[in-house]
Amino acid sequence: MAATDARARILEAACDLIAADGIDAVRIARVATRARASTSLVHHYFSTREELLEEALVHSYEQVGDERFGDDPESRTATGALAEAIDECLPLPGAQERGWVLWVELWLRAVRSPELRPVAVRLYGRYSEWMQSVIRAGVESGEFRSGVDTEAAARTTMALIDGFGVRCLIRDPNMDLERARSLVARELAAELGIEIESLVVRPMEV
Amino acid sequence: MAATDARARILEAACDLIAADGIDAVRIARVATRARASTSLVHHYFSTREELLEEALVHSYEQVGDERFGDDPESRTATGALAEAIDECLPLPGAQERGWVLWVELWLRAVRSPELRPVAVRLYGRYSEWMQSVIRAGVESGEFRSGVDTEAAARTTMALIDGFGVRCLIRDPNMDLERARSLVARELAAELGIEIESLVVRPMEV
DNA sequence: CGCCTTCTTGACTTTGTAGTCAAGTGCCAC
DNA sequence: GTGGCACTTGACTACAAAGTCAAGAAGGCG
Repeated sequence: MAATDARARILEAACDLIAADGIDAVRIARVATRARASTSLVHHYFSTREELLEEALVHSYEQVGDERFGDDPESRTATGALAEAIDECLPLPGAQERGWVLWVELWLRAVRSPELRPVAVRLYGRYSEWMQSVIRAGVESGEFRSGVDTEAAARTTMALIDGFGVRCLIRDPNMDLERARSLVARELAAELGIEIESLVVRPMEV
Repeated sequence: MAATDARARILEAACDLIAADGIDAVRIARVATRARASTSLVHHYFSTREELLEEALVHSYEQVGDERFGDDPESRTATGALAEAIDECLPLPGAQERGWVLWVELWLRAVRSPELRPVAVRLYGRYSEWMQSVIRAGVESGEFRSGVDTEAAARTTMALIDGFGVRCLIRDPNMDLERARSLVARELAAELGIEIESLVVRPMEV
């Protein structure tokens, strides 16, 4: 029905604007315009701006999580799946950069709003589970050396991705996406006992 | 004289509020109150809010940089200096957490405001130089194994610190400061050919 | 048909805040 | 002293944006 349709449009518009301009810069009037609705309609569905933004944020993070950690790998090999995983987590232009920006925004707000921390922590939990499962698959299939501490490997990989990813995000000339990828791959290859080339040969999907 | 004094007070107040509440939440009236001045006085020194915030930000980042990368290590040994360096870069409660929050705020804004990117990049440059110099000192003194790729070691260390640090910042129950420290130390110890214990024995300064 | 509910609107009110203005105060130079 | 200059103030204006309200479509159901 048209009802829920308008509501969904408003929420979607709010998410777009949050990612584009930052939460604080989101104006109800702009959300309304983008959702082809009046400001009153926005207020009909969400009594306050705060309420709208809160729901939009949660919606955004679910979406970011699903995008990144949801889909199955295309590769048949665990090594290929791992290479895909790394690429999916770096701030490639487009949807992934958008996801990254929301992610950073969440870090920042979680510091100041304790009620947001569980959202961030949950997202890290999904991230970690997913990364561990990719690595575990390779250990079980025998592609990676046996005895790998899956949890530790995943944790380090995530930290490296986050650390290098941020530098890509700010367009640090000393750190572009290719470099971030190969640096993460190097550490991981050493840890898993595979050749670094097997992780970085593919062209980067943009 | 009293003139520059008031101006400095205003700038300092603005920095405090930026760190505490985020840039967008900073109100001129609040800055004025905190600096024991009138809003008109704020406008006397800074014609627009934008101008005030811009100057306050630059001031903040210089300060964060100086605090973190400025002072000489207390330890005589390179290993001790490195341990200190790691601790200084993690978001310990107090001044360092404040610095971290500003840092994250900068990441976020640099994405959207290209003119801020050089500020962020410069800060990373200082960070990198400083970290490299600590490591290089240890290589030269013979404490660390020879042939260490100083730049690579510094780069990885920074990425790990940033990656783990963020998780400490959001109070992820799976990542506290002690753990972040020991994980960074483990990687670094392996890379530099020293014992991990030599990097983590000291109690954490809080 | 005609009523009732849900969705939708435009016009209005209120509030918080950036920025202006004209006047006042103290201090230094001459 | 007095004229001028840098600093400081309170009162005011202008404006943007959140939120209210009463009334108007649209659509199902007796």
